[in-house]
Amino acid sequence: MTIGSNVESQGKCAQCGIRQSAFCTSADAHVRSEMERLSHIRTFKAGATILAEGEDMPIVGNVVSGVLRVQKTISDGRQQIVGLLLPPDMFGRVFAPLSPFAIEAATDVTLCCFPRPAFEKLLTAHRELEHRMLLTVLEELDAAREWMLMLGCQTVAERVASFLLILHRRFKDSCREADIGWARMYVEIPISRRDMAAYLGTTVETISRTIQTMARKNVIRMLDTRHFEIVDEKRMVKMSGREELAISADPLPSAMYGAH
Amino acid sequence: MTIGSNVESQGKCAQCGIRQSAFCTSADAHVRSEMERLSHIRTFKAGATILAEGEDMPIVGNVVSGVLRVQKTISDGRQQIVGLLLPPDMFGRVFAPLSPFAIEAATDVTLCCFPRPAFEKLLTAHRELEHRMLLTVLEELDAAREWMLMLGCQTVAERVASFLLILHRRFKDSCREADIGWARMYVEIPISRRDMAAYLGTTVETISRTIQTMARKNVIRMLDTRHFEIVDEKRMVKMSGREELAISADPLPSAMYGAH
DNA sequence: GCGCGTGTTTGACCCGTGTCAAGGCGACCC
DNA sequence: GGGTCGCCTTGACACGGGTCAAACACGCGC
Repeated sequence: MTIGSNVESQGKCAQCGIRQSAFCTSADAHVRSEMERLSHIRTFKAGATILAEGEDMPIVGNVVSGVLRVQKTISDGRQQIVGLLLPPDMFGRVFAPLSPFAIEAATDVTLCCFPRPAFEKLLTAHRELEHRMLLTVLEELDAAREWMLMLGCQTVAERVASFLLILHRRFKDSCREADIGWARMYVEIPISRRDMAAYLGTTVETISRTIQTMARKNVIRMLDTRHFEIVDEKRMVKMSGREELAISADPLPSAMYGAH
Repeated sequence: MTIGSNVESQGKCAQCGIRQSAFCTSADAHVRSEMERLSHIRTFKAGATILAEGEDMPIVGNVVSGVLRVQKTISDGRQQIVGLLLPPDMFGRVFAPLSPFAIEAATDVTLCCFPRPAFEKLLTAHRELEHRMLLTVLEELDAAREWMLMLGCQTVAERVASFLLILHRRFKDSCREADIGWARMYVEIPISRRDMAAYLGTTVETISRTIQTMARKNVIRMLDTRHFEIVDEKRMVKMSGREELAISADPLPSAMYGAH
């Protein structure tokens, strides 16, 4: 711990936008200052590869801003995004020598990085961190399985509707009270059509057609290619085929955030 | 610990078929005897519901024999299997009040069950158990993501071929040395066509057609509806679109067992 | 033996979505 | 300004695989 530094008021963590919600929050002050010492902030341009598929994996960490995609490409070039990481999600894979999936920047990103071996030592040294990690991974597992359900037995239209509702929910939750009025019906898609297609297991053309059809039916209104207003929530939920995604419903099981 | 009992030689664990490979193996003798005290063996007929979707989840445990399916059904009846559990996999979800997925017996099964709260106390009391659990869940996450890749961007024929290769691999690994010769090309499908369809995100009709076509092309030979011989491994691997599934390849990353 | 139920296979048809090709729109550079 | 490059949209067409219907195979009870 750096003498004279105060994590709460001075260190790089002090200005961190995700400090209220990130993984590190669960640690006590002493551990947090150790984490601060280990961490370094890095930025990547959209499209940059943070960790390549099947390669050594020197770092893990948190998304501070922007979006990462977790993906795999098969030999003939087809690729599937198996997870989107938004702030304050964690990226990387602890306790494995190689990353089975590539991690790339879907937008410009800011990451809070830890050397993986040091981070693993930290988990080992502090039970409560490892426990929190277990809970996190369990939620990611639930989320991945929810996504399997969508990929395996829902139509593209249902997947798009679900995706928009989940994004909306996640955006709304991150808003301050004052913004709720506006946020109530607003959705921002933080990624390209290409990434949407790779995430939803379809093609850009089909994504585009599906969205345009939803707009023509006045279920959504397009502000631009990445910004929408949900005009008819009821029909939107019906289209998704998942009543539990209703905007006014009870808090979603964390798995349904789906973006992990 | 029961006085006079010896876990190694007398207790119910002594005859357990999965004791060399199950989760509990990682514990030391003292913890194992505590686990033995907490556990109870239960059997269920094929089709029985072990844990219903969205309901309270009183137990967790290991599959001793048979196959469990982890699944979710959406309102209109479509359902997706998001995981198959074979011995010695664990079932149930720790540290969550409700199960987001149903767990049902795909065949007659024998389970080694623990009351969930007691099992969680055990994890909390014994670091090495919780650590092992974290590793297990991380592998399941990798497996779920591998499956997302298959569901999202491979054809049904590719999925069927991958599934058979993975089953074969898993079966072969569980064989004793002496059986290897025969096991080299043998596959048993432990579940019905209906479950295969729900797992691979398709229909029984398409599953059936795909398998018959593979047999007609002499890639596999059908002994009966659930037993096959892989005749042309090369083409089988090519059909799967995943070179890493080759039978003679290096050990699969655990994620590829896919059945967790 | 027979009838019945369940699981699997096969055929015919057609719809959703992938493929291929072209065009629009905005951003950036020379 | 014009040209080029990504990204998104739109259209025409083809095909994989879903749906519906029927036949078959096997096990079980009577």
